[in-house]
Amino acid sequence: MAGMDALSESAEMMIKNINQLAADEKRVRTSDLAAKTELKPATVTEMIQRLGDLGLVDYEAYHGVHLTKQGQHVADVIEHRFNILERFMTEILGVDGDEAAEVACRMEHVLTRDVEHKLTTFLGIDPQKESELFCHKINIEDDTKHKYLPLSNFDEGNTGTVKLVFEDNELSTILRQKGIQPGNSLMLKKADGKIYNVETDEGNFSLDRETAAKIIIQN
Amino acid sequence: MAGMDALSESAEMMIKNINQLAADEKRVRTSDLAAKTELKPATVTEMIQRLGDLGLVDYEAYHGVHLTKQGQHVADVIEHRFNILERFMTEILGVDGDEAAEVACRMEHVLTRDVEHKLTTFLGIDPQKESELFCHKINIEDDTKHKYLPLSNFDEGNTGTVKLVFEDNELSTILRQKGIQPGNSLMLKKADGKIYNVETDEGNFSLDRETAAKIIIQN
DNA sequence: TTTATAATTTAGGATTCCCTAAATTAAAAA
DNA sequence: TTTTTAATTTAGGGAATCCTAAATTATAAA
Repeated sequence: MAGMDALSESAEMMIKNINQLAADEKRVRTSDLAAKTELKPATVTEMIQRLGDLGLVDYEAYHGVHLTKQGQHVADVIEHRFNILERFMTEILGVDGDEAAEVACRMEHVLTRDVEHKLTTFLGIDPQKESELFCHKINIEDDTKHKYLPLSNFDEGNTGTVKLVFEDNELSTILRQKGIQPGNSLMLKKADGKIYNVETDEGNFSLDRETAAKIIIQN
Repeated sequence: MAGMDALSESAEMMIKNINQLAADEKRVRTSDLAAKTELKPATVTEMIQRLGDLGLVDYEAYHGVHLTKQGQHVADVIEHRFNILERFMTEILGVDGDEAAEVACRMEHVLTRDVEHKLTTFLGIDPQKESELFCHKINIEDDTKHKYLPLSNFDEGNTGTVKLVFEDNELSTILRQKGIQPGNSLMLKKADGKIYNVETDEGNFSLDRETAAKIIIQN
């Protein structure tokens, strides 16, 4: 079957950049792509000709390109993967914004659908809704084996066991003193998406979303 | 500086495979590498000659290769990154073992030291100890940009964001009404060790020491 | 409308990474 | 020790991805 081969990172980056420059219905010009990708115009021409042969862009010499339906789909998938990876790295791991973007931009080409899907769930986003957007047939292989969640994605009233507490600074010491440490149980009493009321062996207290996201609970 | 360029994925994979085949002190043979990498022997020869030029392997024609100290370091870093990624995907995301291994094998070449480090911490492993194992000079880029303190230890005049409020009495309702709740900013105007004068979005008020100790501020 | 300028493409070159086929070398068998 | 066999390397080719320099085409100015 044609087009079944995986696209190269370079090709995927070109498609992504075409998509990002495609405001309105205007065709994207070679020079704009050259500026954005930091490649020479001649290199861009060569690449978009190849993408044209693959049916991913509609290319007319001297008059720029635009994505075909197929190319648009590739762009959507890549951009979604980028967003998920970037959010995971900044929100969960606490990686600096620029570095997270750079790493996400390399990883996006290597992610599989299943890992993307599970990462999306982990971030507290419903992958079902997400996937509709991208005509992205995800086999609903039940993710009930998915036992670990950040506290911020936990349901009210649930009890679970703390598995990990991320953050190697003083916050973790405080959390530990208050009974939030690996191995201990806690119950999420109430949560409104901003404030999380928790009960542990040491008592009751509240956390903000950012902090709750760093506490991983086994359901 | 020589060797400053990033290695290609292919080159890194070859180094990784040499390392994995290097039992004892024996040199690794071309045919074994060809079998493991699923490349043709001629391709392996070409690659290890290039790696030899880069000083990453010690190559003697017809007599196999072994890693130099520099090559061994590359192998250690890659293998560590693989393990961390694989563990994250299987243990945290619940990705199937085979798929996790495949994706990790592609991602390992793209991870940065900082992301690796933060992911390691996330898994509950002390990256300090880990890094010693791998002679992996990690700049302990101080994470002092985030400082958590109970309000009772805060310096006068400082402004910070409320991170946690321990709720062991009904005072928390009052505190909340006064703008002391996770996510909000406050400024400690004056403190003498007994009485803490605080300014929030809702106005000014005072707390006793016991109460102040239950409010954790991010500096 | 013609010309000058700017954008784009073609031509040709280098490197990496892969291949097959032919030559060479090492190791095992006779 | 010589010969056979197996492993390895060299030679040469193809695709992808980059480049520079030289055409070519489109567009804006005169």
